[in-house]
Amino acid sequence: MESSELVRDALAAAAAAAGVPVARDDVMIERPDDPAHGDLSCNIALVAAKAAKRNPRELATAIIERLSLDPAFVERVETAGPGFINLTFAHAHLVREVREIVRLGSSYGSSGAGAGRKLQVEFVSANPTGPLVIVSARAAAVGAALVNIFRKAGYDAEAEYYVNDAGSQVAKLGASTLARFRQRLGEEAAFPEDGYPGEYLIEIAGEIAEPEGRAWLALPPAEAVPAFGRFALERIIGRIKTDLERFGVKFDRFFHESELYAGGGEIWKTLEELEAAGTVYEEEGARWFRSTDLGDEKDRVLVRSDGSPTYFLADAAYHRNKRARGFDQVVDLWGPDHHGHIKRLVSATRVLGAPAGWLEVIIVQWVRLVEDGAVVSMSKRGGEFVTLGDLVDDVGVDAAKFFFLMRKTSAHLDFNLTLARKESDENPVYYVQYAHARISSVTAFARGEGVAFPEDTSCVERLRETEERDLMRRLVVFPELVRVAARTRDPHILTTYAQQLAAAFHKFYHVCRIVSNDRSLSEARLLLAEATRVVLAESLRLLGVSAPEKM
RNA sequence: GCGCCCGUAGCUCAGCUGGAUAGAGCACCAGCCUCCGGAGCUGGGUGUCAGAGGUUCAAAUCCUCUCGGGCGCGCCA
Repeated sequence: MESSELVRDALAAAAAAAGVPVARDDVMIERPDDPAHGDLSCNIALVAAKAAKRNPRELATAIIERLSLDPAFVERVETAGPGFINLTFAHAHLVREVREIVRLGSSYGSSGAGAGRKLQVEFVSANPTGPLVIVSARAAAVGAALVNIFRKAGYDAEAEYYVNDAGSQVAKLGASTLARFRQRLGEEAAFPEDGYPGEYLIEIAGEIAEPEGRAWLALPPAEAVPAFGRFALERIIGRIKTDLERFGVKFDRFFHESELYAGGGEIWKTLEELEAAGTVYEEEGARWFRSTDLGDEKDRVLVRSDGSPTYFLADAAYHRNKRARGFDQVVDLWGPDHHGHIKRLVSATRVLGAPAGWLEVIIVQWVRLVEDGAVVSMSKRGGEFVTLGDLVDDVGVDAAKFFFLMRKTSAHLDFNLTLARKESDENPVYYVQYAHARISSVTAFARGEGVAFPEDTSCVERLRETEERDLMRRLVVFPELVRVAARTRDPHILTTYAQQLAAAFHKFYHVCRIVSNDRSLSEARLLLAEATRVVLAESLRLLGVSAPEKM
């Protein structure tokens, strides 16, 4: 069991023995940053004080008197401040953990917290009508990190991209591409009012073989437009996949909206189920979903008066399909412009039989690119955008991902391009990677000096300097942090952690010379460095960032 | 107008379920390599936590209102 859980149980038991009633869920175990507050800190006495109508410091003392903990685990327990109970790990405990990290390697921090629950993370899912823009790039970084974190926390997690390859935007895309193709042939072709004006469609129109394109033009418009649309769609999806691959983001599946129309037509099956539940009515020739019954602001159209299904019905069918595939839970990452769609879709999944909480929607907030202190305009005239590909060309994959993950997913992000480009200590991603490279380098140096990882790791016992202890207490937080990141569905705490861990290592390195004449001390420090390398590498891996051995 | 998110140091942001003296990085200044990677380390100081009330032993955190910013409110996706 995790150390904080052990302590929580012991404290709850001691409180009970002292006749202090307190709900276990109210008992909070913190990991104070300040070592003066111990390695673990608990508010149990403060929480219990109210109900017991007693002074919290007195209660804390009473609880401590009845507290039973292995002295090889916790060596000191004291009351502090208004009534906190602060606990300090025994040196032996930290030593045991460091040896464990070295022994386990990259599996350190893995847990069964998710109990193998089948969980799907759907992200990016940008319309294939143009290249991926920055907010999609952020979603890609967050989604990929979440999948890694979920897997490490014991979930059976899958990454999925929903490709909207049906519906009206494909027609628009087709009309736009058709116009670009005509223009290429030197014809006067008016560009559609609501078309996609980006340069990329000119390029794509240029990729159409001329005889083929002319043959499409000869078709009646009802066939010509979809022909151009399909071509453009395929090319754009290809580019999106290439960009994502370059970004190091892998999907287990690309689910195409068109699949919902194929075969028996899951779309219509979904409509039937909603109707059977009595949540659909007809008005002005359209079919509406009574989402107001479930807290939405207004009812939503499922089928237009011309008989075509809306995006919303397709989305409901898509989520019904996810349920049928047996996911215990699904997490969707959406852009901030889709915020208003959460209620209606959650309502629809509930009507279709999903339990409360089955669908979780996380809004990935906007990103502003900032260069030399000024906001970079994301949308230049003519519909050109800064794309994922542009960003990767500019700052590189590692910096892009790390910066996207430095902030809470739900918070707006100012992406500092000037800082991200720098290959120096000012840039947090280099700072962390440098620590990893330094450890790799020192390990190689040590080997040259005849110092290697010893078979018997009991020498770790000798690490008693302040900087060594600070580093150790940081290392042992990692497993808990992975679970917190999984629970809160937010990778950003790991980004912060990696920076703190790197800082603790640099301090240790500066003060404690690793390779010295003292053989067993050298080995002990080498093992501590290795434990740090393992945890840094694993943190970076979860974030999707590389952990280089040389820079 | 209605709804959601946000407002913490000069800048970008942490602050976990309400807890201890509100913390980092950047920027600025001054130091530290005969020694394992100086892409590093050590010092130096800044806050009406947007404002006003309220709840609480305890509020940046919860509630109400005000101000300021972002987004949404389509038979588009």
